[in-house]
Amino acid sequence: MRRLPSRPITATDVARAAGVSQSAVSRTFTPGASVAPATRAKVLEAVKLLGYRPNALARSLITGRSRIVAVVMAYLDNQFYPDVLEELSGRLQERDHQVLLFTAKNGSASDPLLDQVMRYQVDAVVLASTTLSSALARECRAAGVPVVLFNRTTDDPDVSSVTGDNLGGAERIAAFLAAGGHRALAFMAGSETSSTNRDRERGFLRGIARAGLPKPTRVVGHYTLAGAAEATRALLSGPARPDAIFCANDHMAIACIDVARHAFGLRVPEDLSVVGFDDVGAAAWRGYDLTTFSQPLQPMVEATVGTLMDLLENPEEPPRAAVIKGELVVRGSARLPAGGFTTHEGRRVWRP
Amino acid sequence: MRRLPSRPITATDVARAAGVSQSAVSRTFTPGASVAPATRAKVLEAVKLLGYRPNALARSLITGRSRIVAVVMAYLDNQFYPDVLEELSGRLQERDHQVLLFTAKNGSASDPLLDQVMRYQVDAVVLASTTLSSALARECRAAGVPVVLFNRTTDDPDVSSVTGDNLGGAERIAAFLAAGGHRALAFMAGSETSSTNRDRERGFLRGIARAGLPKPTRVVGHYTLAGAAEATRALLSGPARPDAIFCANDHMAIACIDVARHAFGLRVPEDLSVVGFDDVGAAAWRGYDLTTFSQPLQPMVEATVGTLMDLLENPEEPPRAAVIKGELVVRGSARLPAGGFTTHEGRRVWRP
DNA sequence: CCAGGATTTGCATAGGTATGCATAGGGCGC
DNA sequence: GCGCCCTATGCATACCTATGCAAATCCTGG
Repeated sequence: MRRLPSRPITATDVARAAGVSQSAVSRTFTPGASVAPATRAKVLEAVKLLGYRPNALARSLITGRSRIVAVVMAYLDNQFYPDVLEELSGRLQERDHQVLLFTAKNGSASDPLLDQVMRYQVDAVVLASTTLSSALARECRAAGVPVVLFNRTTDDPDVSSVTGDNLGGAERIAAFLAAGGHRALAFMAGSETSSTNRDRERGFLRGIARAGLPKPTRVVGHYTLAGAAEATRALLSGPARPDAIFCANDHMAIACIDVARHAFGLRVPEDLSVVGFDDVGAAAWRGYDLTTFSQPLQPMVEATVGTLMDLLENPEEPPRAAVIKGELVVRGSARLPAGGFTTHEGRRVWRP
Repeated sequence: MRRLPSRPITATDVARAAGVSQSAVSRTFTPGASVAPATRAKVLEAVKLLGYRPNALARSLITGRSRIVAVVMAYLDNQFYPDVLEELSGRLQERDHQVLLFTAKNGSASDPLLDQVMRYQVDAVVLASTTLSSALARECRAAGVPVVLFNRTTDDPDVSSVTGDNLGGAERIAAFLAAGGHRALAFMAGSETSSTNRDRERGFLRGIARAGLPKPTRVVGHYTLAGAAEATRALLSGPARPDAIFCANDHMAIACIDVARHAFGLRVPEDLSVVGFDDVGAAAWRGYDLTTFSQPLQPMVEATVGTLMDLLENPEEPPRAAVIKGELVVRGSARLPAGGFTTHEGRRVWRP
């Protein structure tokens, strides 16, 4: 019963079976095209009979739209990204677009990758990798392909981006830690070349200055678990042990807590407060119960898809730099200030 | 300086610039084609000058190969899957193939999804979703598209699959718990329709029978955090509290530990042992330190890609059902037997 | 019953590349 | 120096669908 797929069924086959022209078949699958209901019915019957499916590639060749969006990602072990991916893919599928996924090895050159992206005639590109050189963005734009940077910005004011409130969030974290009575703060940087890290550090420093606290100790965790663990060890072995660490993302904060607890026997938050950024799923796990500034997934993805669709309609659209507000979600990994708590969407949050 | 993308550069443009025919350009990009080095050089120069990139879609139209592999996934919040995705995508990119990602909402019908998959003329499909109906697999095969089931099997002996050692692993877990002196075992099922769950349950029961222990209590966690939390509450509130729970995957085991510790004040493993399956990254986090049976990612993905490539070369290839062996990775979430420990790739493992 | 407008239909072509075939060119041996 | 063979090249066509245009059909109102 293993019937060989003799030859793929084409629109011409369907046309012959339905006794109409190939054009009629095409129009049946083109929304808004002019087809008589009777013809349409005949066509659909033949389609069902033969198991025909339009060839999206051939269609793209003519229309110049592939309905494919390239998504470039790295760090998929940081839960934030798969969550973004799932949401993004879902939203795009809803709008009849597909996701062509490119995973960038962390240190790898982006050139061959860009080549592949361009060859597939993607309609747009979402760059959701903090590390990739912004050359990629520039080249895409040069080729006339709309680009949206996700969770990342670049100096080029001509490229659209969607980010969380890195500056404001980090500043609020500083205020929160100051209000909680911490005096010796530390900052664990992620990847030093990333814009998220730059903004979060800048915001944190600004908040610290405002609170009149001394400059924080600084270590680098490279946005990886291993890097964060090592950075934590360095920090806690040093002469001036901090009483609070702000890690540039949740992923690192988790490693930080693990090391503090199990390698140094510290209690969190009694001996050491740890705060993260992103509010990934694991931050709510009771084993970590992480206080963190949220990057609201759905609004961020909606802004991305919205920008994308607008750019597809009109490539001349001026670029947007959307900054999606978040909240400081208070859990149990940092000592609490006396007041300032509110409830937001069922979670306890803090505002200065 | 915003140069409008006047018109995409085609091979004909390059040919004109290089003073050769369009065929020569095409052959320059076709490995093994007959082109004189001098011609090739002229072409490449023009290519660079104009910024030409071959149109992969047009190429696919002729060759009948798109070099696109559809990957259908769900449950991206279970860390196992993004890890698989990253590895799979990397391996396929190495072999010049691209990943078209389809995320299946957990309960959704697979038909419109299948339609999209087929329209894009993908060369092959990887089904990595425990929930999706096997109708999808059947239909793909009917259309002559190679399918590999990942972490899942089906009754149809004609479709290839790659899984971990669900039966053997679960059986070993039972033996491990028995050797550790547990007497009242419980099993937390995942999605009851999935083959992984079926096999893990079957293996667990077999191991229990072999050890001469009574049948385990059974709850269902649906492979979700919320489901697992509720199942754990039901289990621990019940009359006969178990002294060990085998959760059908790590994702659920984590929720289980959280509830046991924080809602019931139990100590893990002193009051309750918890064992998972998969050995995801989070299992090694010190906050959970989960004992679990590993599904080795790289071998599984390699087997998948290997099968895929072979099927692409020869669609008549007989189907394979690869079962990748794993190890019982011993950490701190379950009471330990007296002996049976070994070291395997730097991790402590247990063999009966 | 007819004219005229609106709607539907088919024809032909385009979109960018790969490839079979025939031809042109080059090198080598005798 | 000639012939032969092998390599390199160009021409023409095919892949499958969408769409402008002209022709055909239908419907409506007078």
